[in-house]
Amino acid sequence: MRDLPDLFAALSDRSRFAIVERLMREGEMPVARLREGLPITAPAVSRHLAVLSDAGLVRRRARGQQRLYSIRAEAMHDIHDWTERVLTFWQSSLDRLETALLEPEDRP
Amino acid sequence: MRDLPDLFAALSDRSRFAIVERLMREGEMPVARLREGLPITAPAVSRHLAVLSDAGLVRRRARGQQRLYSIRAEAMHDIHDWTERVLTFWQSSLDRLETALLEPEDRP
DNA sequence: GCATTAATTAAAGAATTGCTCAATTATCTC
DNA sequence: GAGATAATTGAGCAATTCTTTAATTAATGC
Repeated sequence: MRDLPDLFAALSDRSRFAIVERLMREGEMPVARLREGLPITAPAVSRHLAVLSDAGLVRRRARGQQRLYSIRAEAMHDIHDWTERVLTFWQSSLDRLETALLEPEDRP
Repeated sequence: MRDLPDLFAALSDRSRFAIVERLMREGEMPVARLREGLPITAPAVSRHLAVLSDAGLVRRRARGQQRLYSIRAEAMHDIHDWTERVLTFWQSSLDRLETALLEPEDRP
């Protein structure tokens, strides 16, 4: 199981989030094509990919001088499973009824 | 729908992640009790709670001089739904990607 | 009123992040 | 081998983040 705060940190940047969404929808692609959708330079993309790779969200393989990146779905499953786990627990908790009955929040 | 990168940023810090997990499992509680589980000062906890609140992950209400924090489950659902959506799409695209791998790649 | 408790805001500093341009490595083409 | 292409790494800088101590606001109890 990957480290969830690290996964969330990787997804907290808009460029990286866009990269992940794109890889999920369009599948494996080289760096240059990923870059097309982003308003940043190639080195910046490269560093974002390194962060995603370190977090375990993407894998990389070589094809000639290109580097093809693709999603590691297991990492996405880790997030999905965590939300499912805590939400299931939360729903089963009586405390939920307690808070649901109470009135709107304040802002002093 | 909340901003997903903002939600992920809120959960990327270990203290905040711990706060969210605790509120999910133990329900609403005041700041002082949340602080017990963390190796940081009260002002630091307060700031973390502000970040979580801004992201839409927690709500706050007053009880005397205490401030009780609880989870906004809708925010957790936003994350859950996103992972579900992209993972479902990703799974449905597997056949297409497999096919694509068998065909020669076109070179721009 | 005065002191205490709970929490937040203010101020300031160290560490991290994200970006750019320049340089480098590796691969492909001629 | 020379030159072009794809990607990464290095260096430097501005902005943001996380933390602490000190000060402040608000509610409680004597």
